[in-house]
Amino acid sequence: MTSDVAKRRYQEIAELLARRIAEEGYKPGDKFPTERQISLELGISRSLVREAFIVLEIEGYLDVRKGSGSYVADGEKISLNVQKADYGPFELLQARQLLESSIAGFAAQTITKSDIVHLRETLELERRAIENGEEDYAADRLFHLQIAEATQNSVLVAQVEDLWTKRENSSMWARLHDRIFDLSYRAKWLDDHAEILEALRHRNSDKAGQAMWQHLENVRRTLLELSDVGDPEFDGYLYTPARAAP
Amino acid sequence: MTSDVAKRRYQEIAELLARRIAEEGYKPGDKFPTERQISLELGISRSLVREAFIVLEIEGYLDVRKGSGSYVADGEKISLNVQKADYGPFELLQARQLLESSIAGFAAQTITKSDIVHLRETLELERRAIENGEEDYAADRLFHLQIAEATQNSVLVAQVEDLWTKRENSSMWARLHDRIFDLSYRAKWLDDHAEILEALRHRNSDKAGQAMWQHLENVRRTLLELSDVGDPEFDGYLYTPARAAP
DNA sequence: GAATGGAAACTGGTCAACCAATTTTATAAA
DNA sequence: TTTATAAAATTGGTTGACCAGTTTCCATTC
Repeated sequence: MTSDVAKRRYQEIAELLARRIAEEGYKPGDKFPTERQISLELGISRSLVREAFIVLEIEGYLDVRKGSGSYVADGEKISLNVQKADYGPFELLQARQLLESSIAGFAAQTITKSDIVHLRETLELERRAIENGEEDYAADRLFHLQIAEATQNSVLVAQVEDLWTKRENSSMWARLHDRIFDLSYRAKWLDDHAEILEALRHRNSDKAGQAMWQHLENVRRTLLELSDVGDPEFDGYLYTPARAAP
Repeated sequence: MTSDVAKRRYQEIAELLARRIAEEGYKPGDKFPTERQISLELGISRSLVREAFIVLEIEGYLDVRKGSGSYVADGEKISLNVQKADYGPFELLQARQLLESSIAGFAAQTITKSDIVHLRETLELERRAIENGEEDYAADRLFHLQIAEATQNSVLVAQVEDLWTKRENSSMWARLHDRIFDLSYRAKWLDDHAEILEALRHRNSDKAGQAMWQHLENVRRTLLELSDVGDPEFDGYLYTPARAAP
């Protein structure tokens, strides 16, 4: 009884078009191809394209005007919680550093024994995946999500999920993905995760936050080497989360 | 040149049907009338009804199954990228404390003179709004967003925007809203904002992070008094962000 | 040459008919 | 009676044709 999601056709088309908006340099106000043009291009009926346009309109990408055409929506009135812009991996990692290190520090205060058992299991999953040379990073994702879940704050969980979704939609990340998962960095990251878990187990907020920060810093530096892109703004900014319980 | 929103037909129908779901006692799993039934009942074409169903499906109300029919959706498996869950104000404030205090600390390192000018203008807007007794909190929102923008990281801006959107969708927040904006707490929050800005101006990461944390802590405690709801999990957890530039 | 009017060529909006998957029903076999 | 099977009815899925606003452009007029 798994959720066999037979994705509806209009959704596939909507995602295709959303990706096109994000990746082909459309700016707010730009005219988007007409329903007829796209239906011809994709070899499907116009109704189907129309349904996809409705999705894009609801999500705030498009502004549909009868008799005139469809236009890429103003950035301002984009439905804020659904925007799927294509963020660069460094912006994403920076955001994850700030958010997830705070979360790790907080989670150290709220984590339960059961949470720790689950995290240990996830770490084992990761170890086996690396051993078997699997490219799957589901366990990696799960580890980070479980830490957020340990805070028992669903908003924080949603925020972390959102960052992973953005990562998966990032075209630049997709380009780096293969090279990263071909290499042996994953073993290093497994060590990082183990260190984070150890800090959480000891309920050491400071250390947990610092370990998470350092982990994402390691990922960032690896990415930096692979992409040969400088990041002067962020280099040399060292973070030392410190917490004091009263 | 106001935005004369000629509401699209499918939207009207979707709202009509959403109201029907809400008011006619439909429960999760209940079968909803078929597209044909509704098109006959309303005297419109089935395509139009179908488009409205798509809206309801996206918004998480309906579960459409080919060959079978449409059913009122389970509350749980809401489409993830469109989830409009109703978060409680304390979860939201907790998330904002963790995220925004980190952001404030980071922004202190990246902020420009121009950013500070803009923040000062926003503070002035706030002051005038309070003076005139306006209930509008747009300036409040803008202040927090501008700090996120000062990091020059669009992911962080999106995260903060997302939290405000969730707040606006929060029904419990809506219930508290009037009571909060009737009272004189806003002057206190203006002082908090001024203190944050001062720390940013001096590029003091530690102080900026702490000031932001304290500000949201003040809001949280005010909310706590107004709603008479205990929050034992989070009470007594004191945060002291500390950063050290190398 | 500039302003005006209107036809023609777009655009999205709506519709009814047909297609395909699912569910239900009827029937026959065990 | 129970079960298996297939046909029929019902559902959403898809299509092409036509309707109704907008824009474009050209002939007309001043």
